[in-house]
Amino acid sequence: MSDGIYAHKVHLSRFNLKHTFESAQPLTFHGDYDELSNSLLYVSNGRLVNVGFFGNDAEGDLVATGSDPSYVAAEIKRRFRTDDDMEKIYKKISTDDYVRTAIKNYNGMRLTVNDKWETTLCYIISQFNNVPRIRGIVKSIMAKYGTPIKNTAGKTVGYTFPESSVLANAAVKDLSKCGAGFRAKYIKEAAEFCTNNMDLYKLNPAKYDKLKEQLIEIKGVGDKVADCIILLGYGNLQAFPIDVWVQRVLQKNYFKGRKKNIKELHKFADKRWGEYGGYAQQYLFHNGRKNGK
DNA sequence: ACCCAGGCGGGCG
DNA sequence: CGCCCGCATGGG
Repeated sequence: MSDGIYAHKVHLSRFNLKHTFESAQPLTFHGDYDELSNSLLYVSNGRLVNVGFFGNDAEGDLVATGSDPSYVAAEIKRRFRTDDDMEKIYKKISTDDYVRTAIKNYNGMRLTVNDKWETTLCYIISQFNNVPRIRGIVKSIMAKYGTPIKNTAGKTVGYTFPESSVLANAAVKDLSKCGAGFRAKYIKEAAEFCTNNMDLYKLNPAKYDKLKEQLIEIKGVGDKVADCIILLGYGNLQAFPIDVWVQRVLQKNYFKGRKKNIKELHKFADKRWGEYGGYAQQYLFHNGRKNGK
């Protein structure tokens, strides 16, 4: 359904679009995946992008079409981290049977790199929430505050993600009506802060500790959400977001079911998976959420 | 009906 | 510091 006229193709191994889409990353919350055609439609930087994967379970051609030829190739490369050496990463994080099983179950699941403000908002909304509802809220906010993207027939096929300055001027009551509930005031405050006090696009992605410290200054952003932003917005693989699923997986499989606080778990993960913690976390999280209880 | 969700801020000890 | 509680809402 894309009106794109330019196609870009890249051959990849260890890539699975379905697992990537379903693993609660920002694209999960606003992209539209079609199982039959194994393709994903989403909006990036105000442009419509259509990505299809043609091949077997984890090897084939990633084909992207979009309305802007100069944009598509770079978009795919950045978004799906196509330059990541997955063999090397899998080797690094395969410290035990749990990780190896998770990799086998979700072979080819990639981390994505997303717009920094978009990522911030998505994970502020994610707190004390579930994936279907997060998606509903994000889509509702985009439809209300984003700019419609129309095809050549004039039909709206998607919405841009609203800038922080737009949401800074939104009414808390209206944000709440999008389903945000108690998070509505966090959204507005974060939007104001990121418009007036902190430029997310000027923070240094490489300085993990400093970056996290800065992100936590945003109201509604704590330890976990900051790690999500660092991992999926800044692309720093050192981040290891610990949510209820990851906590459960770690306690059950690495601490004989004993309760561990977030700090202890961070120390454990950092020592075990270090610079590739973000990838380890994504496999622990997704495997836990899909197969755990 | 009941429980829970990719947590966080605030208050208290 | 650490611990504990409330929080809007709707899917399963």
